[in-house]
Amino acid sequence: MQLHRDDVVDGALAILDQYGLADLTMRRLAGTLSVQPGALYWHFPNKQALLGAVADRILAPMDRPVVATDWSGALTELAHRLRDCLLTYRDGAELVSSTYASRLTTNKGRERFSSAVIRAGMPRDQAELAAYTLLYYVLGHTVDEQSRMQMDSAGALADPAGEPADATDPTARFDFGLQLFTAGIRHRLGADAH
Amino acid sequence: MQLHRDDVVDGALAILDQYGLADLTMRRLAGTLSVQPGALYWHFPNKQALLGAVADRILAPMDRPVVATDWSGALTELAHRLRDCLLTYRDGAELVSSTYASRLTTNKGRERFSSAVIRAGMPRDQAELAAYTLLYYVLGHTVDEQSRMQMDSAGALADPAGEPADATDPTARFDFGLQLFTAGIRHRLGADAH
DNA sequence: ACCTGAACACCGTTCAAGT
DNA sequence: ACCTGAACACCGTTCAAGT
Repeated sequence: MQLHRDDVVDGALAILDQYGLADLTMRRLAGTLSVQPGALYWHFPNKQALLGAVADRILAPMDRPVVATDWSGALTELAHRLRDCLLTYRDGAELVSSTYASRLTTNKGRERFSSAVIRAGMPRDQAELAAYTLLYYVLGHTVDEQSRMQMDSAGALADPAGEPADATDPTARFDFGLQLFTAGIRHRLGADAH
Repeated sequence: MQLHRDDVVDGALAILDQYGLADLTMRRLAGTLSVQPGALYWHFPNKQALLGAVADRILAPMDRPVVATDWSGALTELAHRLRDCLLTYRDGAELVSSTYASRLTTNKGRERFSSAVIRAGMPRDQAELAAYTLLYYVLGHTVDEQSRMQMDSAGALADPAGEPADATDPTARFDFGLQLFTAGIRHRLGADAH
C-alpha cells in the first residue's frame, strides 16, 4: 500500500520518542517503514524538511485557543504550553530548537506570543522583539531541562554529592524566568500598577 | 614534529571560521594537520570533547575583568561580551550553544552573570536561575542573529520584498531583550527607584 | 506517480602494529 | 608516548530503471 507524507512523519516521531534524535536517521526511518532510503526523497526534499514537518506536528497544540483573558495570563499560558509540547516527546526541545534555527517550521509559538504582547499595548515592532526574547528563553530552558532529565535517567548511579543538584521543581524554575520576563514587559509598558 | 592539544584546537578553530561547523569533521581536521584521523583520538577522547575545548577557547575573553561598577552595568557588559565572543568566529554561537547543552565546557558566562546578580542583592539560588535565564537569551539571540547573517551573505539576491526585513540594528535588538531582563531583575529586587 | 537497486562521497571511532 | 594503516559500522543523497 501507498506511503504518505503523514506516515513518514508518524514513523519519524515514533523513532524520536523511543530512541532519540541521534538515532533518527533516514535509513533507519526507511527501515521501519519497510521501504528503501531513497523512497523518502520522493516525499521530502531532504532530511531538514522532514524534521521541519516533525516539529510542526510537535507544535500542533499551539494553535488551540487560550483561556486567560489578561495579557500576562495569556503569555504565561502560552509559554507553559510551548514547554509542554516540547516535553511531550523525547528530544522534542532539541529538535524544535534546531529546526527554528534553520527557519523551516512555521514558528507558531512566536506569533502567538507577539500578538499577546500587542494586546497588552506594546507597539508591534517592540512586541515582536519581546516575543523572540520569550521564545529564546522557553527553548533554551526546555532543551536544558530535557537534557538533564535524560542524563539523570541514564546515570542515576552517579552524582555522589556532586552539586546541590537543584532540588527545586523544574516547573518552579521555569516560572521564575517567566516572571522575570513578564515583569520586564510590565515595566516597559509603564504600568505602575498601584 | 609533535602534535599538541593546542595545535588541534587551533586547527579546528581555523576550519570553523573558514568553512563552518558542518565542515568541521575529524577527518578534515586530521587532513589539515597532516595526520591520520586516529591520531586525534590520542589527544581527545571523542569529537564532543574537542568541540568543548574549542568552545572554551572562544569564550576565553569572558575571564577579563569588567569596568562597570553597578550591577546592571556589569550585567549588560558581560552579556555584550558574551555575544561578541560568539560573533567572533563563524558558527561560534551554534557551536557554543550545543556544547553548553552537552555540558562539557566550563560555562564561564553563567558564573559571572550569577555573581553580578548576587552582588545586586539577590539570594544565590534565585541569582543562579536569573543567570540561566540571561544565558538562554544571549545564546538564543546570537545563534539566530548569526544564522541570519549567513543567510543574507549567501542569498543577497533573494528577498524581493519578502518581509519588512527587520531594518533595526542587531545590537539595538539585542539591547531590547537585555533591558527587558534587567528591568525584571530590578523589579524582583523591589527597587522602586524613585 | 511512486518506489527499488545500487552507487557516490562521505562520517566517527577503534585498535593492532609500528617507531 | 605518539602515531599509522586499515578496518568497522554507519551516514545523507542521487538517479537510472522498474512498475
